[in-house]
Amino acid sequence: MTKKKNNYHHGELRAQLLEAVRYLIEEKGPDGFSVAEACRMAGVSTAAPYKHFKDREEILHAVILEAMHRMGAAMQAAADAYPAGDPERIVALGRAYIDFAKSEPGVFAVMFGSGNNHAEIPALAEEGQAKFAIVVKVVAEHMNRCMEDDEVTARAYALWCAVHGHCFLVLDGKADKTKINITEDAYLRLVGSSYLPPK
Amino acid sequence: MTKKKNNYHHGELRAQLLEAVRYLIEEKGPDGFSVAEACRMAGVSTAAPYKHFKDREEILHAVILEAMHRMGAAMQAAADAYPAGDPERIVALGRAYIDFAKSEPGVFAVMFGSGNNHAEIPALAEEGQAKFAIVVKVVAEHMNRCMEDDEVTARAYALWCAVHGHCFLVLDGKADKTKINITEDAYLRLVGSSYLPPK
DNA sequence: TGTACATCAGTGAACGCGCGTTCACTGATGTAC
DNA sequence: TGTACATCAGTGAACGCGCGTTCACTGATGTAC
Repeated sequence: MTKKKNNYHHGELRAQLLEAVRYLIEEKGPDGFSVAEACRMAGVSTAAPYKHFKDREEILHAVILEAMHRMGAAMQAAADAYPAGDPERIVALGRAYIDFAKSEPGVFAVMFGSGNNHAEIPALAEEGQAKFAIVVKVVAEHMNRCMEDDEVTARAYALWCAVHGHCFLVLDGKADKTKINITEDAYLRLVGSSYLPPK
Repeated sequence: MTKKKNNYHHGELRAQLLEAVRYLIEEKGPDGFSVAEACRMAGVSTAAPYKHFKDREEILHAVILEAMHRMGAAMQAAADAYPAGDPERIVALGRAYIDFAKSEPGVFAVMFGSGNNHAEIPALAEEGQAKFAIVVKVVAEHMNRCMEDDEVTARAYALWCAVHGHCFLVLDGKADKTKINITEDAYLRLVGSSYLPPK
C-alpha cells in the first residue's frame, strides 16, 4: 500500500495521494482525512502535495471527481448490459448505484452527503448531470419518448431519489434497524415498476 | 443570541450550547463546529460544557436527538392534520420531512448523512424507528392493513426513500442543476400515488 | 430570621496535539549542442 | 557519446493556529438548624 523506493519523481504521487485520501475517508469517515496523514501513507513529506494541488479542498474535489467518473462508468456499463426497453435495465442501473455506495460508503457520503458546497464546482456539477442523463436516457427509451419530455425527467428523477434515499438509509444503518421484509432486488423492482409501468 | 449577564448558574447553558452548535452546523456545515466556538457564542469558558457533557461527541448526539424529536413532532402533526386514508396525508408527511431538511440542512446532514456511526447509539436508533413508525402507520391505515404487513412496510420504506433521496439531492443543489419540470408537490403526489394506488 | 455549610456550575490558565501551509533547498531527469 | 543546464518534483524544518480536555479554583445558591 505504501511504496517507498525512490521518492524523487516517482511520478505517481498524485494518484497515490488520491488513493490514500480515499482510504482514509473510508476508514475515518467524511472529513476524517488530513493532508498530513495522506502524506504519511504515500511515504512523502507534507509539503509534497502542494506541487500537485492548490490546497486540501482541491485534493478532496479531485477525489470526488474521480469517484464520480467511476460511478458513472459503472452505471453506464450496467445500462448497456440490457437492451433498450428491458425493465431489467433500470434495476441494473439501481444495482450499480447501490453497489458503489456500499463498496465506498465514505466516498459516497462525501460526494453527496456533506457540506452541500461542491455542487458549485463546475466540473463536479457537470459530472453529476452526466450521471443523471444516463438515468433519463434509460427512462426515455423505456417510454419511447425523448429525453426532454417532462414526464420522462420527472420519472427519472423519482427513480433516482428512490435509489439515492435507499443508499443513505442503508449506509446509516437506518434500513437495517427497521425490519423491512423486502430484498434489495425486490425493492428495486417495486420502484422500477411503480414509475415505469409496462404500458 | 449570546446572553451574557450572570453566567454562574445561569441554568440554561446546556440548551444554549445546543443552540450554538446547531447554529454553527448550519453556518459551517457538518463537523464544522467546535466546542470552543460554541462556548464563545454562549459567553462561557471552554471548560464549562464538560459539566454537562462527557465530550464533544456527546454534544453532537444531544443535538441530533433533539432534532429528531422536533422532526418527529412535525411529521406527526402533519399526519394528524388529515383523516386516515386521505391521500393528502402522505403528501403532508413528505412535506414536513422536506421542510425540516430545508430549514435545517446542516443538522439534517448530520442526522443522516455523515459518518454512519450514530445508528449504533441506542437512543438515536430508537428515535429513528419511531419516525419510521409514523410513516408505516399512515400507510397501514391507508391500505387498511396492519402495521406488520410486509406489503405495508415495503411501501412505507419506498416512500421514505423517495422523500429522503429528494431531500439530499435538493440540499446538494443536485436537483436544481438538472432542470426537472416538476414542482415539489407534484413530485410528492407522483410518489404517493405510485406506491399507494387509490385501490 | 440569621447563619453555617454542602453542592453545584461556573472560571481561566494550561497542556499537548496535529494540522495546513510556506520556504529555501536539493537532487534526479530530459534536452540541446 | 559527453557535458551543461533548465526544469521539475521532491525534502525537511518551521510557522502559527485552534482545538479538546484537564485542573485546581471560586462564588452563587439552597438547605438545615
